Amino acid sequence: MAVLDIQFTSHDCGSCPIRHRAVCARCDDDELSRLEEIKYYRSFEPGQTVIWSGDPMDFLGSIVSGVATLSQTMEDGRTQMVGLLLPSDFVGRPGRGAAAYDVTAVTDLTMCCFRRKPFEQMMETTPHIAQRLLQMTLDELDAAREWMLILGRKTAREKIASLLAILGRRDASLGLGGPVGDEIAFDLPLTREAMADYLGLTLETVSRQVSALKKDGIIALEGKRRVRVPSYDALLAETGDDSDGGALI
Amino acid sequence: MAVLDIQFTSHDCGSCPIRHRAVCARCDDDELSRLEEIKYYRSFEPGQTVIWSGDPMDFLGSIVSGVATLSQTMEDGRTQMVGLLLPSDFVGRPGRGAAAYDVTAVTDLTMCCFRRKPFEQMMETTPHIAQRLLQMTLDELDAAREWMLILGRKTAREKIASLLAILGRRDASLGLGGPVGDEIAFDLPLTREAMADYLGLTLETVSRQVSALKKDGIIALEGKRRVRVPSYDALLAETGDDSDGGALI
DNA sequence: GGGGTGCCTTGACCCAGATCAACAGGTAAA
DNA sequence: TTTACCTGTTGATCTGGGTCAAGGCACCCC
Repeated sequence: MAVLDIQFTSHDCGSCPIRHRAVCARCDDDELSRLEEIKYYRSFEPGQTVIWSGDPMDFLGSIVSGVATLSQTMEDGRTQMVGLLLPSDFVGRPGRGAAAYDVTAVTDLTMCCFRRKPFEQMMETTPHIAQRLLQMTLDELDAAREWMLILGRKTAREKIASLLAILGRRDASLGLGGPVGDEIAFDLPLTREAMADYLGLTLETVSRQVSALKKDGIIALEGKRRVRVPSYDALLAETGDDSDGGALI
Repeated sequence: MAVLDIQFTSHDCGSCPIRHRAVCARCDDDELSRLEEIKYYRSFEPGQTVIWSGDPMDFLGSIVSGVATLSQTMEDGRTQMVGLLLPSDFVGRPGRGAAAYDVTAVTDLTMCCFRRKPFEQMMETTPHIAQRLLQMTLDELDAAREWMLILGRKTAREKIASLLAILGRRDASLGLGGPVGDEIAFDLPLTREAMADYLGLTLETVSRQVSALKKDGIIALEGKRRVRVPSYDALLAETGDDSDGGALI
């Protein structure tokens, strides 16, 4: 169903799962209560489009739960993912009234949306929000630059290993499927096609390289979507990056 | 000569060529004078390294004139450019004491550097600086995402056309070699190798595709480095992007 | 003048990954 | 139960761009 599920239930920021990681992380109680007045929640189903590139966008928001993608499509249909949005990530650009990219829900998705105009006004007067947004934007820029190296210079096998390492690192940092030794396990939120769009490959190449990593014992699949990595270090060695990719957490 | 040319001459912000585009764009006279106290200029020659990735970095700064690159290198020598820094662009990340990328002068380069600690303190208390830096970072993130599409999904010919279109758009917006009809001309600041590092290609492929665009009349070379584009629209048509890449200026 | 050296071009060949195609499992509707 | 659809796998073949190699031009220094 393409029904917009706008929930006007009053959610309390105090018990929000992304309270301390999202744009509002630095806000005090007073600032939070002002945010509560301009926010609302929306939910999306897997595959549903949140917004199309070019559409007017009257809100900005945070991912509360689930995974979404930011992507660009050329006229002939070639598409490239340019952002992978996880809980606490921010969507939209202050001062811009139209979406610059397609935003699509990959899993069940809940967003906390702020009405654009009042949010922008609040940003002018609330340094805590602008400061946090600057930090988050700098982090995204770093991630984009790591991604550019992947896209421009890595082989297909290295690309897959890099993506798995990124996803594994994230889940490990959230304490899910926590490391036993340096073994980790996590669910792949992406289809083969989405992985291909992320990495600048075709879905066939993704499938082949995943199979190859499995055959070589770097990963094990439990079902199509559950990945077990017996040795995170062995996976890192396949990414082509400097050894010492940093500690797992 | 690898001599660090640190000039303690007092340069006046009022007559600075990037005064209204750099991090300091929104600063008032009082804020500018405080910046003047913590700033100094440095010059670099073409090819000279400004800083290596991982090195401690005790300043942040703006490009005043010239061109520099931000790049990442893998252990086996593959390198990917992840930033092309032009006048008014910002170098360094507040709160980070070490460089994350190699920064290299491509042409003669002048930077306006701020001592890190006092600059970071000033950022806390001066919203004008943080606001401007947020804007600039969001612009860079947009550029990085356009670049990701280029790296991930475009053919070699489209990559070259895209790079030339970006460089041409910039020079046109600065009023250099301004458009006659939709003809533009500009100097290539990059070597073939740097273009290859930008685009995720080899320098041979860059050379071949430049030659092909020349043969097809999309561009004309006057010397190795001067490019004349008889029709900017025809060039845009080669980039693979949606027609209507926007007006020239 | 001769010989570096840096930057660029061009040719010949090769291979990683794209393309085209067939098929397998899962699940959901008819 | 059958049909359809979606996601993923695997095979066969093709090709864009990489790799290796030779040479050209401009400039500088001896």
